[in-house]
Amino acid sequence: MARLARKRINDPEGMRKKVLDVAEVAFQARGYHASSFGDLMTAAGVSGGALHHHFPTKKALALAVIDERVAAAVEETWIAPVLAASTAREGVRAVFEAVAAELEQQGFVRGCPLNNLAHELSLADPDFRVALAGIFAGWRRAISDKLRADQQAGRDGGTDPERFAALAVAAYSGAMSMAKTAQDASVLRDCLAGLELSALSPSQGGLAAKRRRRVLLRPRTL
Amino acid sequence: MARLARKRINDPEGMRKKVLDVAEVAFQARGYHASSFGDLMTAAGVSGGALHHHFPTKKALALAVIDERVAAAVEETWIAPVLAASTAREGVRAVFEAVAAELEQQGFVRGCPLNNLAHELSLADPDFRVALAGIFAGWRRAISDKLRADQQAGRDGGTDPERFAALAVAAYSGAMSMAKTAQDASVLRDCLAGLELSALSPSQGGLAAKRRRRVLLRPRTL
DNA sequence: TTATAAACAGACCGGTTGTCCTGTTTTGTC
DNA sequence: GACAAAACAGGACAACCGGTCTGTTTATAA
Repeated sequence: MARLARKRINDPEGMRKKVLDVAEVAFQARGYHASSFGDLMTAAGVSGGALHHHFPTKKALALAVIDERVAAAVEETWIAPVLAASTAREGVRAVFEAVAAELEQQGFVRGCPLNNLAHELSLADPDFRVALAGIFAGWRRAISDKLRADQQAGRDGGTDPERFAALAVAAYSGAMSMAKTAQDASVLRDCLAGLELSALSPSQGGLAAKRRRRVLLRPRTL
Repeated sequence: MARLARKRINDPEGMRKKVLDVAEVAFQARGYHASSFGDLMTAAGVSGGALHHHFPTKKALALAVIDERVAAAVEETWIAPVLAASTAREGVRAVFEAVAAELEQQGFVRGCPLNNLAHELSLADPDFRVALAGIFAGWRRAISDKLRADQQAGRDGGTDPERFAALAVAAYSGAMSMAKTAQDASVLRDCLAGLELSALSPSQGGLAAKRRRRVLLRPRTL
């Protein structure tokens, strides 16, 4: 009976972040078309008016997710680790290993955020397409630049940097597609092993011998 | 004035095929969720009753497309050519080349049918997932079996067949993802070149020297 | 022919979607 | 405090979705 009416506090940045958080996971788990505004509203605990105030259309929300979250995810899980590694090849290897280990631990493969949205949206709208293509391009360029620097420092053979970068990104994307479909991350390690054969440098690849059939558990609902 | 009322002829197989034709291209171009029953009805010139008679639910239609069309597409464009090639490596190379050439000629990249549907549907429904995973598995096995046969005939070095198959499929899938997003098929050739470096066999790879930046034109509407 | 089922046509419905709109509250500025 | 703009709430709405329903036409078989 007593008027418990909480005082409302305007927190535009926090609310915007909350919406982006929810949209990011929803778009990755269920996809763009399968995630409704209503779903996002209830999941984020946000009213329709607030949502519409920050993101007037669903497309604007998706573009924000792509520009601010997907790009950041690629930067965090790929570009930064590769740049921090001793060589480009070692960086690629480390990321493959890290992602495979993480997927096996969490027991569920949600797929690559960039790849997931790229498939659903790149043909649907030119704005989506160019935004996603830019992330792909930056990803590849980070790897090729690093490899070129390695070569100038005499740390790598004569591999074509652009080709190696393209293959690394493609192999990762494709492996994640298969891992998501099979719900089995082992294909990531298979691809990494195949990728390391193309390394003409001597040692560095002693590990990764036996490994087979590690099927993931605990799919549980999305 | 004259009753032009055409005699109706029942052609269940033809009508079913017509619906599958339309659904196949619609699901690949716009995706599953973005393709409505109404779209398919008008595109195929089929009444709602007829559509529902052959495919009681949208899920049933999608499963039919996957089982009958997507699997056939993988068989036709990948498995058969690889089996017909002299070696597994040569078959993989030939398919990459053929697809790249075809995409460049038609000037538009629609993506891999299997990969497109796999991303949108494999997390949405277990039935979809297992159907798609089975196609991926058959694809990979065809390549690995062929490579194993090559090795027993002394036509290839000691590459692990499963790893090579996984890498080939992953590289192709990922390259098609990037090609679709960038609307540029040249990444397919980059990946192929990177893939051929892992061939320890002597000659066979003299070509594929220069090649750069062949951006596709004529995107036109879907 | 007659019966029987399959093949097809088209209207219909409840639920959902994305968006908009009108109000109310908070915040910043003078 | 006065006032304007931003931040938020919540309902309304038309369009559309997938599915169902009833009815008619065609093929099949006895």
